[in-house]
Amino acid sequence: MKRKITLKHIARELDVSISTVSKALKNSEEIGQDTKEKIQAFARLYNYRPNNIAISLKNKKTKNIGVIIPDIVHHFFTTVFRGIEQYANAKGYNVIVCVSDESFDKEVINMEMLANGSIDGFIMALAGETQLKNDYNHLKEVTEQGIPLVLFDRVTDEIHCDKVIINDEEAAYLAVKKLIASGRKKIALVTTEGYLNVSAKRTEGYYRALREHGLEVKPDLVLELPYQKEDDKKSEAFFKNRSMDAVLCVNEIFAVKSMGIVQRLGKRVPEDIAFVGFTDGILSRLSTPTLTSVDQHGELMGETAARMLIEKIENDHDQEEEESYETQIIRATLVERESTLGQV
Amino acid sequence: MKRKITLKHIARELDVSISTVSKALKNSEEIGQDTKEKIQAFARLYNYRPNNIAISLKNKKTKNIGVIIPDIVHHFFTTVFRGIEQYANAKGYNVIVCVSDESFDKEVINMEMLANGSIDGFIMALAGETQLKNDYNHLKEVTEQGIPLVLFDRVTDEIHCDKVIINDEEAAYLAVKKLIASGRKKIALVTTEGYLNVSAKRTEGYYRALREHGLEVKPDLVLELPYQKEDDKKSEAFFKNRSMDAVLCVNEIFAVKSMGIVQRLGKRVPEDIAFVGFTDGILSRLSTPTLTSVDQHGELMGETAARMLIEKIENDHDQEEEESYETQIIRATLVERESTLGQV
DNA sequence: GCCGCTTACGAAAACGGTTTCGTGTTAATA
DNA sequence: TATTAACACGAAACCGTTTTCGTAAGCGGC
Repeated sequence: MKRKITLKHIARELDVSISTVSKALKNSEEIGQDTKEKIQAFARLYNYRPNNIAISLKNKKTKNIGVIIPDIVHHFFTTVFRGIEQYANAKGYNVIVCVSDESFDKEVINMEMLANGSIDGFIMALAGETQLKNDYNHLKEVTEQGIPLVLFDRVTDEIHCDKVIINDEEAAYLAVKKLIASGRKKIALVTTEGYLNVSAKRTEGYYRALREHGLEVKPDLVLELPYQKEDDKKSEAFFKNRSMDAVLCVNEIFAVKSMGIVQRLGKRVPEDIAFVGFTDGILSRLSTPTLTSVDQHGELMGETAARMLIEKIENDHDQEEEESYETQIIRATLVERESTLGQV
Repeated sequence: MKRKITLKHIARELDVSISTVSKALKNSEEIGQDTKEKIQAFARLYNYRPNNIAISLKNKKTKNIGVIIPDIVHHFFTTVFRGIEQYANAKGYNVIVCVSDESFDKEVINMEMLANGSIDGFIMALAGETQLKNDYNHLKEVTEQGIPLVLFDRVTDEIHCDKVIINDEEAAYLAVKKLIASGRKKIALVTTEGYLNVSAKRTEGYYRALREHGLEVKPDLVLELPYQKEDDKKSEAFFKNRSMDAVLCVNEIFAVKSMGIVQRLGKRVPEDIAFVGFTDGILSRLSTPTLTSVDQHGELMGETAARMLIEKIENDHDQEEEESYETQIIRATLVERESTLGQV
């Protein structure tokens, strides 16, 4: 087992000082040509690589960014992560991921762990529990220490920092508008229970579209489901006892499940009921019928977040209280497929 | 902006030495009770946290583990990652993820970046290109440096290290056996093109099951698809021109797509054709009909890999050439759903 | 032979901790 | 009162780099 070689080893072996080795390997003008060649050859021979940790300590830069997301087994977050990872990697950064699992405590613990020097900045989407508690002290502490932070998707107004979001309200509005334009009149909504503000935004868009087109807003056409638990009986009862000709769902899982349920109830999609989901993932592409879905452009979101973060990190030298934060809005787009085909 | 406080600051402020502060914060017996209390109070007041980087440098332990996977937007890898992350986090480790994107070069670059002190050990699944090239020098270098490595799922015999795999051959064998037992006789296989050895193993199991049950092995009932690109025409031609009563697919995407195709061709699933997939993910649960699938227990795999790695990391002190490596086999299980319902 | 300049390198501090060892002070003991 | 052990703390090395600054050697010019 050949252990990692250090500057000190090289220095001792070639009978020069550590500083000389360091400079020689950086091809410094200070060092004589022959000495440089000797040292470089030796370093190459023994495959010398500088120790990242030591460099981090010296520079006070880790070239790591911390990503904290509520869930990784979830298509949207996964694509965002991919965007982050790609951009970060291209810029020479590594990514440390922590999963909060929607838990406030885990979010706090993970942030504290990473904030003590492990990373140069954070990218995160808030845990559901955090949004529910409305407690953002852990974020405040981090930003007060001068650690750059970018929030995406699940954001809050309480914290001043860069943000990347999609136009949730408008996207839902446009989706419903499209349904109305194709002749649908009784449009239902399947959303999550309360606390997630992205769902709330989408719900607002749904209401606005109905109002602006003179359609009655019927609360009993709105189904609220628990966020990640299944509640098939509730859904079945909902679809069995109501009449509707279209459904907007705040994610693709709800949409595909709902389609399955109404199909089993003997209704045809899209002929009897049209469906639109959010999160244009693999489910949307492979369901039968294929699902019309709002593409949130997760990868672009991730890339944007990473770009904003790295920008902040690398400009930190002359920041000194300028404090200007930006909110980037990614425009969602509707991907039309079979589930909304045809005019009624 | 309040900067992070260090031992030096505390020492200067309280007019004691750095060593005293360090010891006091560890509640060392060496330090007098009142001094300790004073220092601890001060540290608490200013929210002192030791700098992870400095500690890493001193201990030569980073408490980070590096995970390199071919793809993150892929249900199986995502669940494995989740298992890793959970276990690692519980043990106080953070996880740095790099995505190789099936590229040999990216895999090499990522490993080299992380191997220079950033992590205490690796968990990885080989990139497709790496398996194709059959070049594992980057892995050899890492293990020769004494960095613990655990391979999962996509492994190689060329490297001696801990491994976690599933019984791919047997799982496919059992799945096909079950199809045969339910009366299916003309069983097709949808697999990936050549180089992925997990697909190869599954293919072997498929063949063995046919042979052992006296069924003819027909090469033209085997469809090879490119790994991640779509080739719908090829699939359609395959299913249109052949007669079969069951299909084994090496992943759930192939399975759900294939089901869609045969359904559009007017065949019923499972009445006319039964389907079994690999990777029991969200697609299997939500497709119509729901898909019988081989659950690879990704989370358990991840947890197992993380356990093995951390064990090696933390026992490194007395290792000195004992070099015993283990291969854990996770037993896959068949989750039966609608797509294989009924006896023919 | 002296001055000053360039060249080529080394010493040392610094990053932020941990840890070993040494030492001054006090109190107990002979 | 002299000896010694316990106590409480500080100095310094160390982890592996980078970087500033100092300086010895060599050389040209006078």
